[in-house]
Amino acid sequence: MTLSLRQKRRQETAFHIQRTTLELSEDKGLENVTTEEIASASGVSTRTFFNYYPNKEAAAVGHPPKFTEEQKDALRNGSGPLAAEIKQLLDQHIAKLSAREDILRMLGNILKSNEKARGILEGYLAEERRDISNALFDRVGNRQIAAALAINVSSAIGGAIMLWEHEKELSLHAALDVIWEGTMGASRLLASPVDQ
Amino acid sequence: MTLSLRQKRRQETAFHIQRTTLELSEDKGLENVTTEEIASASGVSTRTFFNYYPNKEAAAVGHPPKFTEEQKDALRNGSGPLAAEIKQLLDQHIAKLSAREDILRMLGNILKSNEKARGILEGYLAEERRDISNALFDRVGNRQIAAALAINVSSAIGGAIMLWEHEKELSLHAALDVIWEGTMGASRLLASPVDQ
DNA sequence: GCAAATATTGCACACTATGCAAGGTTTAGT
DNA sequence: ACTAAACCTTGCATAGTGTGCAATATTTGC
Repeated sequence: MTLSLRQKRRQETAFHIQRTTLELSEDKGLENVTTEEIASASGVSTRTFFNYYPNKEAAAVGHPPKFTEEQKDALRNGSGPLAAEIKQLLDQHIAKLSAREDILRMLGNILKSNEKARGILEGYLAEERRDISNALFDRVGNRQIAAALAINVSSAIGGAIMLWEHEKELSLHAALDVIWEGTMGASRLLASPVDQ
Repeated sequence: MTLSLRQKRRQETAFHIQRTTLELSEDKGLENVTTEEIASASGVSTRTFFNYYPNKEAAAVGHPPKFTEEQKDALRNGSGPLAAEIKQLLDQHIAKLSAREDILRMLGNILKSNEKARGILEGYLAEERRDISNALFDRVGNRQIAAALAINVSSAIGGAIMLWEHEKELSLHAALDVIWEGTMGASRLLASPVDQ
């Protein structure tokens, strides 16, 4: 994972463009910002902008953090209670997201109204779910159960972000705890033979 | 829910345009079909096309079936085991979808590659989840648990469709059964104190 | 049968996104 | 340092998307 100078600079520019895109959209909304505005505010030509991102919305979404191989291995090879290990994975992921709360907040606004941006993010999340689902399959030995668990993982993250955006006094971590409680509660309700 | 002649005709045209859009995309892919092609193949002007749908992708997605008020009320007021009632709701919904298997199949292909279409569908699903979540909240009295259950409902439908597209010999109903088994298995795993 | 309501259309226009080719910059090897 | 290869940036041309507006056509209720 060592990057050449060239690659490093490219990554920085990509980041810079994302920031600029989000900042420009903050008041006007992404729809009312032209790619030309974003490009020149970022100090590149319009043509170069499209060299970094295939479209405006992709620039806004950027490249969300992924689960690392270590995290997936931990899930694969763990031996403790599954729920606890999943929660740990979620905590780690939320910690990564916390480092970029400003971006998260600006992006949240865009996702509410922009269908294309939502679709792009959904694509990343689907990939994430596939990853987690594969790791969990190695652990639990059943494809459908692994897939259902993966959905709980990725929607807990989404849920935590949404709750955090909504409730100003909650930290991302606290929001995750609340959401996870809900996930566990739902599981108990579904698993239990009687309606509680 | 009685429609005037005008409204009925409008609805039919909207349907017709969706069909045409999907059929034209079937070989070339939606990206390589122009709105002008779709419009003239549908027998309307380009301008009128945009009068029915805000964009190509929305025309492809159309207006997916929603849960009815009766279904939501049944969920709200039911008294049997929750899992069984949710499963019944899912069966009813899948029955509706089965009536349009051709559309479902064509749409599935588009969703794989088209981000905007995915975002639009995701928007409908989010609305659906909100609806179900509200109904379930009235039943279980806890917002987060209701939300987590709603996620299981809407992703079971999505999962069933994906499985059905993948496994030619499965009917939609059968696919749902398989997915639902996975959902229940995941719940038991999460709820149980020991790793099975 | 007629006025009001609603639909369709053409046209102009601003914006998105891509291919291509010219020119500039970085890199690695000598 | 020098140079060739690799890589980046840019401008320009162009096809396509989507909207506002105003004219025209059609449907509806009375």
